[in-house]
Amino acid sequence: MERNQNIEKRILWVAERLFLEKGFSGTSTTEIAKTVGCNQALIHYYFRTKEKLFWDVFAPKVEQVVEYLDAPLDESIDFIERIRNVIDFYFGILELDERLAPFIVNELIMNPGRWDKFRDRYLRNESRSTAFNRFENMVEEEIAAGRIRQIRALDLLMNIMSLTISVFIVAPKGFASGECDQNLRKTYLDNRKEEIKTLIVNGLKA
Amino acid sequence: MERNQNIEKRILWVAERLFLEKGFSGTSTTEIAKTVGCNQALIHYYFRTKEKLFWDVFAPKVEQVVEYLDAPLDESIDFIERIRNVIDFYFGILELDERLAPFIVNELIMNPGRWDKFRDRYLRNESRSTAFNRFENMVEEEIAAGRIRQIRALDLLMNIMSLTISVFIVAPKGFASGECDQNLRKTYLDNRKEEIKTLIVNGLKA
DNA sequence: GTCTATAAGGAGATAGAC
DNA sequence: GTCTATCTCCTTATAGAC
Repeated sequence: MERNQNIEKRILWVAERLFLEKGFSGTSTTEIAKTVGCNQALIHYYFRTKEKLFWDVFAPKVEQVVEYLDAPLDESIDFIERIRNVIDFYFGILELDERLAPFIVNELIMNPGRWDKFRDRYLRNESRSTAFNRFENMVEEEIAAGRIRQIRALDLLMNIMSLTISVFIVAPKGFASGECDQNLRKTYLDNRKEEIKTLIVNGLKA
Repeated sequence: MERNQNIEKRILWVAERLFLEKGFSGTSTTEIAKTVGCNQALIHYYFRTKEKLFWDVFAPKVEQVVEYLDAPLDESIDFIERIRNVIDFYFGILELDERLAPFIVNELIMNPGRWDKFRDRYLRNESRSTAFNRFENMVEEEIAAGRIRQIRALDLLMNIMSLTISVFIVAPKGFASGECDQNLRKTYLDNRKEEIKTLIVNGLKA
């Protein structure tokens, strides 16, 4: 972070880091101000409320993920390969910042008001519908051709997302106290990714 | 709840309900007291701190789940049937109180201190080791006999738990605003359970 | 055992000087 | 645009009367 960026951007930058690390309710505007190096009133001058600051931080991250969602559905390759790519993509996004999955689950899924706002903003819009409809058509085509078993597209997506997100929820915790080795962690992530691909692909067989 | 139970039990009872509904940090000792019908100082008289009250509420629930863990591994039935039973059991536990899964994820997985305490108390003890070792032996036996594909027991368990817990994390939210119909909800849960069984069993094929 | 009163410390938000 | 000062509210926890 550049010390002489404008303060508004520095607040956003610091807030993102602290929200990701300690959650929304675990982060005070006072702490954000102290970390930025300004006073607490300035946070409210720029963003009026803490909740609005949250969305100003959060929205760009969501929109970035939504953008990516269309990419792995490249129709020039085999369907099963596309599914593998979807898994790679989700892993890629969550691996870029490993605090993202716990953050999303904690702040969005757990808070009814936020989830409602999130759904109305990002799950109802056309870009999601088109991406999901494309995906749904692909799945139905494969079923009709007898290349995969009967399954609803939403179930397939839920399976992939549940398995992937869980990896990153559990990852930071470890099953033993001392177990924070980076190599162990990387091995764990890679193993889980391969296992999930195997499970999903194997589980689709007719 | 009986109005003239002793107050200590009433506090536990109310605290459990409020913690499950609104989370630990979303529930104040003042609110617990008000709901119980006593004053806030009494909470501290009986439980000293809010954190200790949390564990007094939480520990029995965990211990109840740990007890159940051994039951579905009945060796007199087919391995695949045992796996189906494990899934039924996890669903059963989480369906008994649908606030349990979000609560566990939120309070335990998200809070490093609590997770450490939880792991040291419940994941390190002998009862878990024996149950898991039994499970691991079963899996290795099936692999050796060529009846299922190569897979680590821990991965199989992670797959089952990830998929199951996610169902209850997403369930209370819904994908549409008005969608809180109990029938829709039950259908959703049953569909997911069947899909998860199909996925896990299909995904185990050699 | 149960109460009132209060300490001691946060929090988010706002008014107004500069 | 940035600051200091402060308001208001709420939290957990404790002291001490009854």
